[in-house]
Amino acid sequence: MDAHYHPEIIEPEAQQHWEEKQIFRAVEDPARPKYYCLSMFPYPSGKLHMGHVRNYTIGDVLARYHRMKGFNVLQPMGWDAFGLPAENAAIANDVAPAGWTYANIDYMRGQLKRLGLAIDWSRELATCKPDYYRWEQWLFTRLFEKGLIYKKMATVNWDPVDCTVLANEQVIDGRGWRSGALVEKRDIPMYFFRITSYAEELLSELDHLPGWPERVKTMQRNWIGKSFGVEIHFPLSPNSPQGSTTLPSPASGARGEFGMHGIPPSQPAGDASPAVGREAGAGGEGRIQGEPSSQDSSVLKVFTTRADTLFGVTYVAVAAEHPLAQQAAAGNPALAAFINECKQGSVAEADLATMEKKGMDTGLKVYHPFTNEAVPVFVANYVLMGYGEGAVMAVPAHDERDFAFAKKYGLPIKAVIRPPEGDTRNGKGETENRSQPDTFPISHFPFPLPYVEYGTLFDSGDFSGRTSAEAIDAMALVLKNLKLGEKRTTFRLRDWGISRQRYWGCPIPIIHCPTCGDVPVPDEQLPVVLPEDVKIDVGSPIKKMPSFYQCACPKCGGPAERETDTMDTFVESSWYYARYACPNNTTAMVDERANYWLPVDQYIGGIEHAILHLLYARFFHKLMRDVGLVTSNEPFANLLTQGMVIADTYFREAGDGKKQWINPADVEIRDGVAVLKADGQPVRVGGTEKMSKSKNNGVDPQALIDQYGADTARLFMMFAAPPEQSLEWSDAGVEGANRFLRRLWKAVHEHVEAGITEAYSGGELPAAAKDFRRQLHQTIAKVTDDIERRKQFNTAIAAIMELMNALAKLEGADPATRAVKQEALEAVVLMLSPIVPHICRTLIKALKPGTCMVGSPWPAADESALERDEIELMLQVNGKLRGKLRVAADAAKDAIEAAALASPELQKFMEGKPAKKVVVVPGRLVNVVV
RNA sequence: GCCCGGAUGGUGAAAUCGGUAGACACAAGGGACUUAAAAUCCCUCGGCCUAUGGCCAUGCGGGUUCGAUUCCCGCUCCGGGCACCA
Repeated sequence: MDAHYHPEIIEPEAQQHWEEKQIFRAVEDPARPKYYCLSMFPYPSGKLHMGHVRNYTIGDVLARYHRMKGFNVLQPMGWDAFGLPAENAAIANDVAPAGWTYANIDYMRGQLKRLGLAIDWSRELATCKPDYYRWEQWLFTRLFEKGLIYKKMATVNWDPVDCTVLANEQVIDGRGWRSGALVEKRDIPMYFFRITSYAEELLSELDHLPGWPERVKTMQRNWIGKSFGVEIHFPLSPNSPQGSTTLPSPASGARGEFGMHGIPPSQPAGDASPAVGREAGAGGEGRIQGEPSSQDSSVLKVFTTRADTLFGVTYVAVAAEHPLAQQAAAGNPALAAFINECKQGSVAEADLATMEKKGMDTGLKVYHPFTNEAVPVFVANYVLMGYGEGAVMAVPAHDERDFAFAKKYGLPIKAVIRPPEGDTRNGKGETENRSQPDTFPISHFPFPLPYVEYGTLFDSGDFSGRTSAEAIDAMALVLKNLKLGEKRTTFRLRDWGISRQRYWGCPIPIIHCPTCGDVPVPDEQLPVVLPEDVKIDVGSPIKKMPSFYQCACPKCGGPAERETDTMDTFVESSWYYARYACPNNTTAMVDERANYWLPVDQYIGGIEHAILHLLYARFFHKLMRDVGLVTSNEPFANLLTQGMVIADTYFREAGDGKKQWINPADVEIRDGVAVLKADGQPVRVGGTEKMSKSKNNGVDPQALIDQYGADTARLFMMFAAPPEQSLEWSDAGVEGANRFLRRLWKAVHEHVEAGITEAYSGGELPAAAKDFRRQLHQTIAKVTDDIERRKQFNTAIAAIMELMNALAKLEGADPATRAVKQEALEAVVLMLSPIVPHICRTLIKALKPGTCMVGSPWPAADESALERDEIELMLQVNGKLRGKLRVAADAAKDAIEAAALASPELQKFMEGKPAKKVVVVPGRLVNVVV
């Protein structure tokens, strides 16, 4: 073998061998246990970044490890190819999104292949190809017919200058990123997937996913947000224009009653629910049927989880889009102006939640359902139309947000809950009100407000003296008898709006017929193909392309128009894992091969997908199950969420205040100042964020691979930090990873030059060789556990490095010692082969000619080599380390205690005082308390 | 703002179930080899002090425990998500 390590020679050789012999082609084989190892597929943004290298190396290590463990492994790869960046690139570079995307795919495929991943490339798919998305359209039509897809109004970011809908990402400080115009909220019709029908199952099934990280399950539980509460009706006061059922017309730009949606009742999966979507009236300009409106204009409905605070209500607040607010605004220009103001800004919840809480009195009053007191109705910008009833009862004494709002607008604060007897905890919040003169009407109470915990009721009529829990039950009962409310369970989860007014996505397979309404495209007319040869400027080209949208109604044959919106790209990524099982099927979405491979045994991807992608994919799996395509309940048995690879962001501000993001590779630090390498002028430093196209802070691994090879890049990424931890990018340490591989090569080379031998298999060993062999088998056990159970590769690598350091120090050229060295080198090379496969392929062939690395079994730890005669215990006095003690491995507890007490170290630090207590932890330590 | 994480030497990190804090590396400094450089090898490497010993130290402040990086309570800062980035 060559005396020097030359990755530039051995890596292409190995990759060519794997590709020619189709080593990683996966074939269904019911006789072997299968292992479906899936890494989240990339968006083809142009180049790989370090986050991809991390993600795909983790997946590759697990795939290769399981192959060595005898599993039938499937590791596929594909492209999440639809999406917004392609349209942006198309405008910027005057190219078609399709061409840009395909070019990126070709380049990135090359980069992935250069990493030496054990992928079955014959299953590669791209979601922008009709042979993929036609099945998405097919499923859409099935779901539409089942009523699991419906149409309703939804609010979007509207750029009034460019006249386009903006993604949340494209709204920066309330302005459109390109035009700089103030963004407005606008209501447009959209198709929705009825994910709320599956809310209960999506929640409860989380309890049956032991292979998922707890934090991801917690996030999903909170996102679904099941809460038990009470719906309460506040009758409108006669002064209010009640009885008037005339609501503002949708044409005014306001959200009409069809936009109102209560929380749809949970439906059991598979239940043929009424096909609401099909009831949609005439297409085009016609009326949009939304959720059945439960709005009764003589009462204001609110939902609350804290009905126990009902007697503390001092106002109610409604969303700006609430019909009551619209009604009141009709004769109140100031209110109308305020509601208009609420229409400004983005629809992103993060923006809504952080903006200044503002409100205005509508002049309307509602009656308190128990006291009949008149309560003012406010419009408040913090009340969301999309959640609950779009109205809340406000209890300033027991809610932080209401408290702040009441103080701001001088509204009364009435406390009705006190801490339970014996509870010494303070309420959260401000205490200064008790010593300072009240600036607002506030009743007297001996604890700080707002008090937001549960407690005991007072000043609450017949309910006074009850606990919160009792009161909620009792009040719900009384309200029900009064027909003014009842207990209800709600979910925070909202239905999934999937319409996008964009070009580069999967066309929604619906035809709008003036006579028949919304008609799904029949199977034989699928796929609805997205034209690829287009020019992009402002707006979607297919909306201006009669050849695309003009069509005949499949039902009546009359002239009709095709839907020109496309689907959310999350739809494609919700089922690709199933399509990998049978990517070449031209007659069905998935076939029986999916049931062989599914569920995915190990799914690996960034923690940023903890909620949306993973929840949508779980939802889609259940949809596919309920149309009979798959038999499992969940798509991903085990989930590994890798931490983000983050990097500094740099930018310059253009004249119009827009930020130009600069890649970290083009920036250097001179005298503590970040400057652009090209012109030496300073750039501004943004935050440290996940590598992304939008912030242009992705670090391309290409230079690293070109300089050191794929194995060094892989080893370095795996050694840098455990997978779940976020990782601030720095190439410090790459040199060390490369150095280790050179040392490994050299160690094998020297051993091989001295003559290969049979690996040790028994017989007497010199003491040093015996000790080394114990370390070898401890290392095998540790590395196996680290990879299989802990999925932590940095410590596995560290253990192997330690072993190699020990091997370098192992003297002796006698046959027994050389046999142990042979055993150790073979084991090390095999253990490293999932991480650095190219070098290991060459090394194992040198150590054991004729060996096929990919087919080699994983080394097994020899239990008998692990045995020890003596162990070392730590000696502590009062918990402080004072000495060490060597004892026989099988020493009894009391013998250890006696030996410890007799040791000079303990004698010294006990200072002659008697031991009050002696704690003996076998195999660990002895702690003496004096 | 809300939900979920994280914080340990100059740096990346380790300590797996509450039991030796800093494994393994990187960087730095010193030395060997060399005409020289690279490469390689060896040594030092948390802080402080009255230094073969001792004290302090795992973001900050409390608590539980014989013993806390690990568990609990309250903060600070950083990262991820917040439904149209993917």
